[in-house]
Amino acid sequence: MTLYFDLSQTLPDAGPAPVGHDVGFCQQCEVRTSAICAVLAKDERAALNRLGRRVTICAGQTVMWEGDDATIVANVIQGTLKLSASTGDGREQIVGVVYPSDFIGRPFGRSTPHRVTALTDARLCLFTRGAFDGFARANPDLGHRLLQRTLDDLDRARTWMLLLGRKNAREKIATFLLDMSRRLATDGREPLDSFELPLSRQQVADVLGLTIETVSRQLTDMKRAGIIALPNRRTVDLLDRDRLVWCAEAA
Amino acid sequence: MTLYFDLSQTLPDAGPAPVGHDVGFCQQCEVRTSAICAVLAKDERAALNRLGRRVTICAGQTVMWEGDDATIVANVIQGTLKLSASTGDGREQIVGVVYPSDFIGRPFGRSTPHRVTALTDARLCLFTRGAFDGFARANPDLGHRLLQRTLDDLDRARTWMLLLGRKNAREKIATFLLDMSRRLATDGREPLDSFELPLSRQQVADVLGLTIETVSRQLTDMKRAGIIALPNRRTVDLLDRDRLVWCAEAA
DNA sequence: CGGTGAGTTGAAAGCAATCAAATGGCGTGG
DNA sequence: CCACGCCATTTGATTGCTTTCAACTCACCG
Repeated sequence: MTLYFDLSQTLPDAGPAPVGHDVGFCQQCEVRTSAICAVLAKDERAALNRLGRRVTICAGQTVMWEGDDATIVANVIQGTLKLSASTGDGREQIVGVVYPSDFIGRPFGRSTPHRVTALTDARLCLFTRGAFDGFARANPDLGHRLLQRTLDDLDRARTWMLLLGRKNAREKIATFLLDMSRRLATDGREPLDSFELPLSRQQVADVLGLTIETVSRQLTDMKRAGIIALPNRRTVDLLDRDRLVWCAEAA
Repeated sequence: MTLYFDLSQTLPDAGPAPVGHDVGFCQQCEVRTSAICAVLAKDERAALNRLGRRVTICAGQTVMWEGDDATIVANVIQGTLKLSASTGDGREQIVGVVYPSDFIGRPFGRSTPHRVTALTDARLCLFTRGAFDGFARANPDLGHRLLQRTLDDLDRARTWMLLLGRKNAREKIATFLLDMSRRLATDGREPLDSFELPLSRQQVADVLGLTIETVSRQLTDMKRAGIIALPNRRTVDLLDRDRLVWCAEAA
């Protein structure tokens, strides 16, 4: 099997090389119940496993470039990544943030529309697009699960368009914090009242269509107002969720 | 079959009531080669036809409201519709514009995420969600076509996020005009150099995250610069596509 | 203990929003 | 056929939010 992925990019200290074709892989996979593979029967999963390969990547590494031939797709097993688009002169917009069990890449298409970059060290379950496409066509359940996920992504993207087009800086920051508190709640389903941002200030700005200075100022204002606390650069405590919700809609 | 659609909303002068279950319907359908139904075999299409119903709606009518129980989905046969989201205090963002052969509604989900409103008089091929969902699950090809369409929509939405978050008014208008010249080219594949906007100035503003005054000013400026001509309120002629492309990226 | 880079704060500028008024196309009714 | 009113759009003046440019703070690390 040819791997369309530059393994020189993987973590040097990633431990032993991925075992690759070991069928046991999926049985212990952290995201086996939540990724799209969850719908597969045991033997189907084994077949898919034979097509895939686990890779570990470092924070900051780009996995796919926009405009690339779409040669790979992947499930996120661990870590956080961003999808981004940019203008010719370098302005950047983050168009999506993906978490464990999310799916990345553009199946059934010629080229990858957006850049995919790791925000933290991450582990992916990687497939060549051709192999994945074939498997998905042959397994309607998998295709259906992918459809549901894509529909959800589309809803989320469109909801974010309202934020980008019509909300002011205060509302953007408040909405963003509430969204993070929900998205980062992996297990308990309860939105978190304290969490660690996987994003730098600049990246928050790139998600919200703002500048880093505006993000910083808004966060400071909210801190002064007692709505949030910022114990360190990456941690956010939501002290007054009600007021934050109010900020998010009617700043 | 129960119809979850208020037929009192349909055009009073829509002519004879829809024939509904006539199998011949699909054979002459204007979008039979481009809508998602195109992948179906003749007998499958007949089966789907039995589930659907054609309706005609007037410009300005809303077909689905955000937050509604998702009870219907539809193919657009004729006309243009908008998908929109809005804040509590009434600011609106158009998150999508749909044309003939596009699919609307939220299959496989509880509730409709966005409002769908006709921009022009329009004809839809309407299904109850439950019936459509069942049919799509039983016909993987249809599901796959829907997946491809949804993936395309997602790519387009994310590309638009770059515009909303990072482009200035001039770039937004230029990008919008170029996009329209491509999307409105129904047959010839060639982008049009003259076209009729299906949107009012306010609606253009709602697509771009601007105010109506800013839209008007930018169009006037471009007219003065000889880049476009505006023979009447709805018509746009692209006089200098090269310069427009330049505006779109580096205003 | 200085160096580095992320983040914060301050001052000023700029772009789009807001408020307000004028224009112009179009249909109705005289 | 023309006058009128309505409404979408344009144009003008001003405001103000976010950006820009610049300096400073702070945590972390050799």
